[in-house]
Amino acid sequence: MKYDFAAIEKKWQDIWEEKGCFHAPNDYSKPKFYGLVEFPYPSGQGLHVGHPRSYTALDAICRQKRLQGYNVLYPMGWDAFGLPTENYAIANKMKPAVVTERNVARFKAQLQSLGLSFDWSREINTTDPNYYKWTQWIFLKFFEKGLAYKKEMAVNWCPSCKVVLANEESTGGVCERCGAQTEQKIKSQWMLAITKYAQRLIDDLDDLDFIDRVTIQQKNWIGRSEGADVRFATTVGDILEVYTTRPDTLFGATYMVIAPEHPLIEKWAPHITNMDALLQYRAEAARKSDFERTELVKDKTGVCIEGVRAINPVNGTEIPIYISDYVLMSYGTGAIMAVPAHDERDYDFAKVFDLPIIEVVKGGDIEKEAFTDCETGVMVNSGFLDGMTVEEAKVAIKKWLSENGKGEPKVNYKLRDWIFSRQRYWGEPIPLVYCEKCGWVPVPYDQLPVLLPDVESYEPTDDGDSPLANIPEFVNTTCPHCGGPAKRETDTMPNWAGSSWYFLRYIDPHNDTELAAEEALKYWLPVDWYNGGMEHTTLHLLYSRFWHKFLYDCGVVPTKEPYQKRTSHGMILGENGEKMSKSRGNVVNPDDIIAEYGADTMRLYEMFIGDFEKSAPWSATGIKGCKRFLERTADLPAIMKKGEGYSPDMETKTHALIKKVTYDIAHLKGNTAIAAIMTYLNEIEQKKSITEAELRTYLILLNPMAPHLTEELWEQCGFGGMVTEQTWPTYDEAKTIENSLEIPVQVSGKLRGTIVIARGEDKDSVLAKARERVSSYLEGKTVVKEIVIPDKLVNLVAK
RNA sequence: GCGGAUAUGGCGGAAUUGGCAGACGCGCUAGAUUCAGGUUCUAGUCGGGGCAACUCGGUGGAGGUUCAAGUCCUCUUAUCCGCACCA
Repeated sequence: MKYDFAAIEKKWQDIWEEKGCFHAPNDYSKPKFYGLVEFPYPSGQGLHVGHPRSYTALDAICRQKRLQGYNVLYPMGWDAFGLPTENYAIANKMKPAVVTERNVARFKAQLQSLGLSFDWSREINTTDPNYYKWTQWIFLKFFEKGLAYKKEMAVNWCPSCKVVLANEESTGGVCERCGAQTEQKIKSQWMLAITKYAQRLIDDLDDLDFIDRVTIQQKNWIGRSEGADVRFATTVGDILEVYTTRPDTLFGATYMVIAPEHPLIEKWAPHITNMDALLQYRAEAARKSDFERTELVKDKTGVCIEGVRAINPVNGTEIPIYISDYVLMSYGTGAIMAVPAHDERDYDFAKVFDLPIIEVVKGGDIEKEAFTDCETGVMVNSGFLDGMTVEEAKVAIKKWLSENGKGEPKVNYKLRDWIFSRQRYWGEPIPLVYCEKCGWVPVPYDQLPVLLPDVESYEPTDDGDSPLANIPEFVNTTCPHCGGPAKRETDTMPNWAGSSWYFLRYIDPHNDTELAAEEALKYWLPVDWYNGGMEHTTLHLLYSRFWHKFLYDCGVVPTKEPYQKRTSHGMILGENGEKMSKSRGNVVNPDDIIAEYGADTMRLYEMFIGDFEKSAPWSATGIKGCKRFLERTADLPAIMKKGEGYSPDMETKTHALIKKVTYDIAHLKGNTAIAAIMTYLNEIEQKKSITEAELRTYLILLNPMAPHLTEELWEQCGFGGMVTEQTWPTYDEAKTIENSLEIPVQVSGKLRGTIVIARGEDKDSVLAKARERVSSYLEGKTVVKEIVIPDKLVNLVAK
């Protein structure tokens, strides 16, 4: 029989909304569960079927948790600042706020049609002044604590978007948004000192329940390395300091390299005899984009600095100094000691420039290649280090460096401070004022928010200034400190700002005196389960951990970490196995699917499609199986025996089903949970009857995945109340296993038959049955070993 | 180059601790229902051999450990993702 999903789904969505079934009360007496999914950027395209995968999986978990008696917070909102909206608004001569409002309405309607159990009373929007007031408030805290600072620096400039990009937004020298080649440009930027938190961001991962690949990626991104700073004297008196992770190879340093931009070049100018060549090389290097610089990895280039030489502190040897773009000014000290025998890059460079290669760790063949192994080598040609292992040598040389004032142990990180300025309109204004007399002055807290001015023209300028710079009534203000004339900062924040703390605002979204009330934060934090895309691992997820730690240090939040558990979903691909995209023409719109099959079928299919962590292609036929399953489920009330408990022949199966579904939903294994319910349904259909107790259990177990139909059938059966108000069924472990078991019998490891035994039947009896069953295979052979795994298997090893 | 993952029928995928490989679903085949298409129902569906009971082979490839390996170990291949001159 068909069921009228359209009518049913609308009906129950209205009832849930009307009754506020999914509102999370601030009832601090109950155990809490805070489930979170990444709030979307409301783009003009609307949702595609990939979005709901994460939402439905967590929705099932949250619905299960509610039935298990938890006070569940499952909120949703909009990360609505951002370039696409601004670009669209400019192109269509609209205001970004209007475009945002329209897109949000579309997204919300789509999400609601899926029957997700979000607490819409806590909906937030990062572009709402009542929200970004607190984003600005947090920024001022950073400024107050000296963690927000302005810095002149080369930034990645996208000539197409006309905007400065974070390093993370221009990977490979290509703009993440539009794909254009980025250029280097010098600008004064606001920075956030995330590097101050580098060590804690690594250390505190240990106490969290993040999936391994997230933990590993974050650690790699932060890129901690241990080594030493080493000070080399030079022939002109200045000290040249380098960072190395291999201080043990110091005796093998045969030359030095400094970054082309290194300031010592200016300082040494009077002594340098080939300044022109150096400056020319520097100019060439500056012209290269990051992309070109990494493209030419194999071909080492550089110029020797004539007139200055370095002196190796361990043996007094004079060695030449080069400039080369393979050394980056932005890491370590912008200078290295080169040990060609034991570093591949130095080896390549030494070959090009015909520099000496001295072996100081024995174990490889330095005629052929650099020997970089730290595990097996033994020190040679290294004075007092000779004969030591690499590890021993590292300890010894660090001690020597410290004692002789030539250096000290040092830890470095690849992580860099976060470029926080954007020269764009559609973002949070940075709440600072520049006064000629007082410098940068924060806007007083009680004057927040600094509102984005409501203007007609906000197109980006060609020179890289924010559109806000063209609006005198915004720019010109008075200094909060001295009252004199002053100018507002016109840069806005990146769109990572609003998402760095949004999970806090859900906890107390309408509070206008605090970011969120302390009591509420204490109850709800941390987020118990946060699911989101892997693409946010090194950006949003790391940024928000950083902000949270900072707020913890300020005493604003009670936990060191924001998220206790982090999982990540696989993508839903197009039917051709490729990533869904407009250009590939393989996008599936959830509206169409819901119209044709209904939200319950859609939800069920998204969870049935496969391993949650892996990507899976959409299948237009696959979804039909889920539809059929629900249609067959809809027929169950017709064969129900009212008033009866679990029937004897289904008791074990029912208990086992409860166990499996309970476990599977809570572990993101929707696919096997649904498969188990399908198997159960097949059994019921064979019998052509289901008892009331069995149907009640069945409907509750299915409810987290197919909430509308289960409510409808519950009502149809007259069970009273709503499924949403029931208690999750419990199972008796002893009743989950059949008393009579069919177990395999193997002869020498090969399956030769099965026998039926009683659960817990004694070994001798089982063996006798087994021998009997496989007697034909044992003829003429001797059983040399009998293996009996109780209730599992018998294996007779015969010769 | 470094780091991470993945590899099981025609397809998506099961196999919680080493214990009957292929659950569940799709698709396909045959039959029934239907004027027909769709729907629904019944049976079958890893490959080779056999009318059949049965039998041999089988989880990217090669070895190994074990009574027993998709699962553990060593080597190897392919694909995907992230980072990439970070000293």
